[in-house]
Amino acid sequence: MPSIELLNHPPSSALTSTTETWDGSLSMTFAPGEEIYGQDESADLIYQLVKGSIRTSHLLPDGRRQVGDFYYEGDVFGVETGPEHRFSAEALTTCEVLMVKRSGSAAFAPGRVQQLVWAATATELARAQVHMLLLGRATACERVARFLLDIADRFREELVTLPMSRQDMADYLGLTIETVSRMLGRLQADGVVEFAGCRHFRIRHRGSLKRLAAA
Amino acid sequence: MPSIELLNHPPSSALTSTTETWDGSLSMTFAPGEEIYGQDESADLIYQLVKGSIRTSHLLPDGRRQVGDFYYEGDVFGVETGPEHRFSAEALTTCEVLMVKRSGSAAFAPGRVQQLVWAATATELARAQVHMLLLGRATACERVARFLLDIADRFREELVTLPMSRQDMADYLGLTIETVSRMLGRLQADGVVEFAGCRHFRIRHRGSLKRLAAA
DNA sequence: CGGGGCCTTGATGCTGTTCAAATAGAGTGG
DNA sequence: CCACTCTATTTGAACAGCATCAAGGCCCCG
Repeated sequence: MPSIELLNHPPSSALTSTTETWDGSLSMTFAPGEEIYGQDESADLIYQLVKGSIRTSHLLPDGRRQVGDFYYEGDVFGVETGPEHRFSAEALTTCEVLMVKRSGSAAFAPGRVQQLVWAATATELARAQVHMLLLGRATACERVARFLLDIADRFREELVTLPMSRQDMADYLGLTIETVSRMLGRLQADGVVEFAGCRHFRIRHRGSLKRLAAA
Repeated sequence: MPSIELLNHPPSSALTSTTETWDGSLSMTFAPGEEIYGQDESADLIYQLVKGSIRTSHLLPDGRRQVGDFYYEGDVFGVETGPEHRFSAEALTTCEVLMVKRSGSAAFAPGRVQQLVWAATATELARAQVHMLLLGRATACERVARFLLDIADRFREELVTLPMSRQDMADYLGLTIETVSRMLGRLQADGVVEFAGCRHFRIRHRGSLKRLAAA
């Protein structure tokens, strides 16, 4: 059950760069695989991830799925351009999430929430544009290389943990799981990265990886 | 040479839904092919198309190009998430463009320009998300079908004029010109659309086209 | 009427998909 | 802690869709 709390959020991510405290927010915990909000549900809340990882995804009528993005500790998600969510959000790991109502104050009153929504929307747009370039004009190898670079840059740790499945990666990159797996295998065979189990890897030659990521 | 004028803009598009007059804006005319702003230039202006069509595009170091979007009469373009343009903008036809400074007033002062930038950013995000779905999970046939539907819905005329080249379409759809051409040919052969020269077409079976666009 | 760019069409090849099977890994209960 | 099971991942082989390469045709404009 959610309980109403006043919480300070953790150091915000470079992407969202929010500096406000979320007064009057609701905190909730989600189990892996659990849905945080659904596609086509009304989008009246915005969310911040205190702990854990989530993905947003859009399901087409025939079952094809596009993963919109992955969000990690500190990230803001759930901002939408219309009254309903175009993407759904699901927890990848156990997640702690702050939620705050977006409506209730007139659009563009100079309030904290509005500033937050604005910043998050701009961030979303930037991410969507980069993602568009990836999906439109990159080879399978480039997509996978850039994915590994992005996530490594996000966590800045020697040994990076992938919170998502191969299927999630594939649906994010616009590829199949087999192709993703093959590219990862090739990168490892070439000594560019090294996997310790399918969910943990380290970069061995960042230069090579960057070159393969091209762009 | 540009001259400073006070202009009322034409009825705004459904997408941007701006209702303000652009007081203090600059009006400029561009010839087909001319660049309106360049990739990596500083993004201090926002633009509205009074007349004509433009495309935005991003060039990768190796020459691959991704067209971000096409904009038509009434559309707002040029909003960016960072200080520099990620995409460049080029005139497809002879264009008349209004330009207004975005900086100079504090972010989120409740002014007209800020509201405009906000609305335009939200619109951009929505378009980018739809574009992402197209590039990530659609077949060549679906991409082309949706493109024709979109442009036909935008102009709402029996006979639609395509202001862009096949190369522009291909770079927008993440395909090659040959594939675009073949798909158009197939759609015409199937009686779904009918072309009158390569830049003009009409839809003959909207239902079929929608079914092919799938999504 | 002629030139040149854009577009279409055809033949071939490659990248990534599909289908299928083997293996690894995570979770569970003994 | 180990054995078992179930799912996720990897790997292999054949295939398909789209790209590439190469002509040929159309159309626009002088």
